[in-house]
Amino acid sequence: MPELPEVEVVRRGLHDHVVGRIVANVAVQHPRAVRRHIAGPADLEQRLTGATITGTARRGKYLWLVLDHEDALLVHLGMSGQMLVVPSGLAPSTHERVRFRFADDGPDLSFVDQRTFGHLMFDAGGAALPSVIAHIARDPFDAEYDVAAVAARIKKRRTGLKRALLDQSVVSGIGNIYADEALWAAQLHGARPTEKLTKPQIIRALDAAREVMAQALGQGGTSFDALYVNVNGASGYFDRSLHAYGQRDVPCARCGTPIRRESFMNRSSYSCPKCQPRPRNGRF
DNA sequence: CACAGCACCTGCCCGC
DNA sequence: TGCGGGCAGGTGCTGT
Repeated sequence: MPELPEVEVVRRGLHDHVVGRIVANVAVQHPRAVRRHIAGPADLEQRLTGATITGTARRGKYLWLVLDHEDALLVHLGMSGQMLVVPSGLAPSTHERVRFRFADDGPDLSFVDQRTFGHLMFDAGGAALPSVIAHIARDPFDAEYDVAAVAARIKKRRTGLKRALLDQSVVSGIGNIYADEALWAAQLHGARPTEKLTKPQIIRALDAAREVMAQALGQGGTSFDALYVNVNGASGYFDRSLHAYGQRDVPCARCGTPIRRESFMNRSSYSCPKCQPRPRNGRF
């Protein structure tokens, strides 16, 4: 589910609910949830136990909890991951993968993930960017994000525009939904070859991506429940504000032409046939 | 090296 | 009611 706005809502919730607390116990319920932690579940549990959570950070769709002793817990929610703040000792839900208990006996933290594409791993980098995500590019909300530089890089590539927007090593945080929304706003088809686009066109798409994610973040933030840290912030945005994604046959908000659905990489792309004409030699 | 395709999972919904 | 196929918002690995 989660793209940058949803992950940022989760980060903010975690910041409010777990920073300053001491981890008393970690229980990995499903080893796949920590598969990227090579030393194994027991090692992860042991390294986190006794640590104080001192802060939170995020890049793109990755977030991490900063720990004392210059360590960090890296989190990726995958397609279905949630970080829930639940009453202490609550029985695990069906898809709970990891449970954290704290020394203050306050609410637990539960990592729930139906499809198990998400994962947690320990990192020794502290507040600095974890080394395993060194390849993840800055996202549009990063203070050092340089839209002109990203556009220049995209123009040098030989691929389709949507592929480039989804490539987390070029610009991070954009997923299938916000890519489609950005392309709709920029009135560009995702199969447009990157090298044939002008730099202003690419910047238009990148700026649209940032704008649509900023709007989603605003709405996701307002639907945040004080008790639960969740990724449902997206649902409000889903229903009200999507112009393209999932809108097959719905009249385009700009011109009234029914939105079309195309298949791409075994997933769906939605666009307006009139506002976003498909290029002759497109690269989907 | 850059790029495209596929694997990795579970559950739901649809048509037959 | 059961079964098969399609679909779901992500990433990393592998082959070309």
